[in-house]
Amino acid sequence: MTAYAYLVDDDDAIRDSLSWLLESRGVACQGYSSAEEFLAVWSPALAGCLVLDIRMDGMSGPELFDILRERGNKLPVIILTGHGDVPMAVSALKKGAFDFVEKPCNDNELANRVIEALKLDETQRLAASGNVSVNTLIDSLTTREQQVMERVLTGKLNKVIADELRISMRTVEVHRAKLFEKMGVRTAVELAQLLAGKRGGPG
Amino acid sequence: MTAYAYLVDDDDAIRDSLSWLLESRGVACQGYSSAEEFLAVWSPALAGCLVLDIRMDGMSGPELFDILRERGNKLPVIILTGHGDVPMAVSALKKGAFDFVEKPCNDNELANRVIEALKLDETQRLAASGNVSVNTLIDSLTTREQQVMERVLTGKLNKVIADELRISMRTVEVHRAKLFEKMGVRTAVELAQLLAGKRGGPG
DNA sequence: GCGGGCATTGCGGATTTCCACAATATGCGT
DNA sequence: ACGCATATTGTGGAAATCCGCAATGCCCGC
Repeated sequence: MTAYAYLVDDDDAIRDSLSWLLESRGVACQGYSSAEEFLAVWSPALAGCLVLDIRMDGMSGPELFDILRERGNKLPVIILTGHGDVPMAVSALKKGAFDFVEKPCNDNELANRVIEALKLDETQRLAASGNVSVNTLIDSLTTREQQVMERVLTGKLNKVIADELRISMRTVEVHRAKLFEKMGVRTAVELAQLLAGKRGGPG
Repeated sequence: MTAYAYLVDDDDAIRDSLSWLLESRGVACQGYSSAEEFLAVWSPALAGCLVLDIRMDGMSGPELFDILRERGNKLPVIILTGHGDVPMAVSALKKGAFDFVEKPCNDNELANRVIEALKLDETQRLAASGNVSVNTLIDSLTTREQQVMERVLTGKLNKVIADELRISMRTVEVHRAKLFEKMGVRTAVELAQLLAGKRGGPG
């Protein structure tokens, strides 16, 4: 699937200017003038990144962000925010947005962030699909994380894992969250599917 | 892996008598005189069924049952119970035990239950390991169950699935529980692994 | 010594999952 | 008409998951 920078902003001038800037850096763009318009074409399989303005008529940027997040969006999201909306942008950051940029902004800085977001997306997609990269990902886990992962893959409850490894449940949660992050997954199902070709397992 | 009827009862006479009975019906048996003894050799990969007395010194039958259940035990469990312990046995039934039998009991009746439990275990193991049988399992699902399963496999939250299918979250839960039962799995991870050879998915 | 990574843990709160119990409606086969 | 399967929904409560915030300790490299 072709990777695009998806530009969602109801200000035509800004969107066009951004599009021009990014395409001059070799980045393919697609523009949408409203959150609703983008949501209608969004799918979990999209590749690239999302550049999302906070203030829009109709559905706002944060609202779109939340909806996409609930639906399992994996595109890195860069928030465009005015000076007064930084708290809102920080909130999105805390919810997993890739970054935020205040308007008006330095052109090169924004383009660089977009390119970096595209790279991140590519890396995550590669990790999700390539067995060789999966081995690399597994090797990047600490011993503890690997032990937790093995048990997550057998469907055990956190408290059972905690009991077996003689650690607290909170620690299991910490390792679990970290290993999901390193493996580029959000759920145990995804992890199981990622490792489906690894029948021997990491153990 | 060889399937056994695992007999856990601290009464030697009963255990031996049971063992004799079942082996005369062609069922391989292994006996344990305490819950602790059996727990020490238990593994999720055991095949067969468990015949478990309620009242034992040290760890009780229900205690063992709960521990095994938490650890993902799949063996069907038949509870042996005295006349006064029926409520305890019923409680285990509600937690997923296969059946309970009151002592003293009709020999053929107990043997029949054990044989049936062994068959169930075999069926479940076959379902969990054979791609042909997996197709059969998928075909046994209702349309709604299949729709829910597709979305469970993408890691979506129940409330997101409910939104997409325009039904209540409770209904998603109902379908989810039913499809897990039909597919012979207990968790979404197990389901994902079961379907790992079905890259096209049920959709 | 300092910083970073790793491992561990607790607390509190929010969200999600799970399910017993209960109920209604529809369609189909006997 | 009756029974069964399927689909749907609500209530309430328990358990599990998730994570921010905070903290400590150990090891290793600079």
